[in-house]
Amino acid sequence: MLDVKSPPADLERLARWLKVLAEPTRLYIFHLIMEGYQCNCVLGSDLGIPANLVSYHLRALRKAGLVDMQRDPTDARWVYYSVNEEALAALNKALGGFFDPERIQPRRTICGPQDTILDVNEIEFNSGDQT
Amino acid sequence: MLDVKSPPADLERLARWLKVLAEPTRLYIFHLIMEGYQCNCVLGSDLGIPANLVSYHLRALRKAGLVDMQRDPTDARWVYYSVNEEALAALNKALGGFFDPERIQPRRTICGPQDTILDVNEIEFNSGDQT
DNA sequence: TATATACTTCAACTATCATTGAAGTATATT
DNA sequence: AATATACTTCAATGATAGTTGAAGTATATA
Repeated sequence: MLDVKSPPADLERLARWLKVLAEPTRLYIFHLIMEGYQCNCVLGSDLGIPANLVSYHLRALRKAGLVDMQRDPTDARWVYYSVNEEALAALNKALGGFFDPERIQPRRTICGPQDTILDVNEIEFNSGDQT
Repeated sequence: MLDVKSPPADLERLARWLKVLAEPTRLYIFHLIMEGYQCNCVLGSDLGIPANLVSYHLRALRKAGLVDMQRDPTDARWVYYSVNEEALAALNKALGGFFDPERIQPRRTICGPQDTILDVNEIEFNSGDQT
């Protein structure tokens, strides 16, 4: 028996991760880091945005624990960013758990007209006009 | 050979999905729908928020294609929401593809001091102070 | 026909957050 | 010591989007 009323403890953490990654520019930055483009300057020039904005987004990713930073050992002015693999694994686990199709339950009969004993499979679906 | 410069076509779509789901209240609503709580009233009472706000979030989820709506066949006042399983499958595929750890590449040597021939495995990592 | 229910839409407010330009920090080079 | 480079921090702006309360729509019941 599932306890649905209590919000999952992971839900808030997942929402935080999603929020950080939901920003298109930031998602693209994360993508570039995964692909091996990891210094501030290249990220900025590749995206066509000022360096300080890249810093801003990188900081958000770092605060979320998704990326790490390292300074160049020979020239400490250069900073390289990399994906935190543990965080990525945790993220994947959280995503896979939350969006697991197996979790989908048939509608609970706690709302709707009382005399409606429904057969879920017989209800016609319509996606709505989406206006 | 990977073409990294071109932003993936899926990236924008993924960002849209993430943005819709990144809102904690909305994520919780989506969770409740997966668990079988699918009418507006229950969602609202369970979350302790007004019905119109639930409508607002449900509309966002519907516009993103993540949920469908259906009216009660015997009493058309009641509306039930359900997860669009095709969209969920597509979402899972997109997430799995994008956050695949296998995609992580070592740093490209197009930035940094020119004389730095680096061995990626020897660079010390530090997560930053995260302030 | 009048009232109640379930839900949606609307307009206004508010808060959050991405963006911008300038100033600041740290390191390296001349 | 002075300048340049790589990057970060700061303050201010602007846009997006969640929240609220009231009005509106559609269906059902008395």
